[in-house]
Amino acid sequence: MPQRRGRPGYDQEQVIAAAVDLFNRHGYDATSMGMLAERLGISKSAIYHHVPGKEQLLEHALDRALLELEGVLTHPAAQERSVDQRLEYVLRATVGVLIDELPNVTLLLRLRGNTPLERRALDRRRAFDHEVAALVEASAEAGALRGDLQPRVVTRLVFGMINSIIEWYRPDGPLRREEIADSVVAIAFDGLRSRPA
Amino acid sequence: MPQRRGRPGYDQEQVIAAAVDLFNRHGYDATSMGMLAERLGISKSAIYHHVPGKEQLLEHALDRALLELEGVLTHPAAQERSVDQRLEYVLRATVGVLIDELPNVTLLLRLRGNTPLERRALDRRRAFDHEVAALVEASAEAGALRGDLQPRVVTRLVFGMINSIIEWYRPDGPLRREEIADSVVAIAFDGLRSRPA
DNA sequence: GTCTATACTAAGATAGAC
DNA sequence: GTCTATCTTAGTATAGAC
Repeated sequence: MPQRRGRPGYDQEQVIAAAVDLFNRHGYDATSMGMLAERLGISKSAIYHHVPGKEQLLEHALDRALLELEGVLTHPAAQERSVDQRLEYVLRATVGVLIDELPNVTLLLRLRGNTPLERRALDRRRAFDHEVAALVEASAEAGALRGDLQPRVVTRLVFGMINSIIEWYRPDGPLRREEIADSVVAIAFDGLRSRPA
Repeated sequence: MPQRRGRPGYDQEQVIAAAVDLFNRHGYDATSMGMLAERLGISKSAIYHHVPGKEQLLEHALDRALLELEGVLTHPAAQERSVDQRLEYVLRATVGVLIDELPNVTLLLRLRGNTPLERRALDRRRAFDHEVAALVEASAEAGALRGDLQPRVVTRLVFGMINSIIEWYRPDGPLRREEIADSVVAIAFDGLRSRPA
């Protein structure tokens, strides 16, 4: 990586990274190519040298996020062990993906489905959700989960808890991946109440 | 309410309700006054007879949502009882507000802070969050919560779980307010694990 | 209470020079 | 790889008639 002088000379990855950051700060629709140009210190039209258009910036980030999430379910550990161990693995691994791919996953979780591209991404996300719900259902049937809660509601609340991480996790903050995953698993399986050993 | 004939003849409340619905479907920025006009079956300019502009449509909804949330903390039940009863009350009441004010709260929880109006609303929301975090902290100090979790992380995860309700609750669905509040309280305090009585 | 017509602004994107 | 200049479209909002 030789030191550059003069003009910035961005490559595609840098342009995309800056765009994703702005999309997350202001929302996709509220982010203009002018804002991105200003952030990079180049003109609007220079951006079109690197990417075909605004939508491809979004597409790249969503595809990355979805590939990582889908990888959680295809990972060997999500298939081999007992059903409740699988569930714990999927919870922990999903937390890991959220944290490692924070900007990309954040974009995914905020989609509204306004365009065909967004709707395709939401379809893939729904497929992930359905597989997870099936896993919770299997755990319930195997007797690993208490019987007074509906598996579908449980799935939504627990993954709502996990997904909320994107709202407050900061990579430069004091919390590490494992601490957060431990807290999620602790609350999800055993709750907050202090109880005698 | 006499039957109207001919032109729709909307009042301000109806215009705002339609706008909030569209804002939630497509996002505030992605919703144009043209879309709102089309939805109402009137022209764009007719909307300006009812409201000063697009931003006031948002303002009305945010103010309503914040007043209801703030009401949870000023309600007598949130102040009188023991500290862990207060916490359970606040969880249940917050679920209630989310469900009763679903469209308005949804808008609030999706804000990005792009304008002074949005930033003022986010400030009020943060004040609510801080009061809740203090309540969780007080519960922990009183020994009501297990000691191996950080109160701040607990607060964020539990309210992340509650806030996720806006992503999937449908008023015409099979679940009632109390069922959801029960599930939230059950998971938050006791977790999913099946355990011998 | 709603209309048509229009002013004004900003957006995404392209052409061609350097 | 970036620039200036420009095109096209779409947005919020206003003026004034009905």
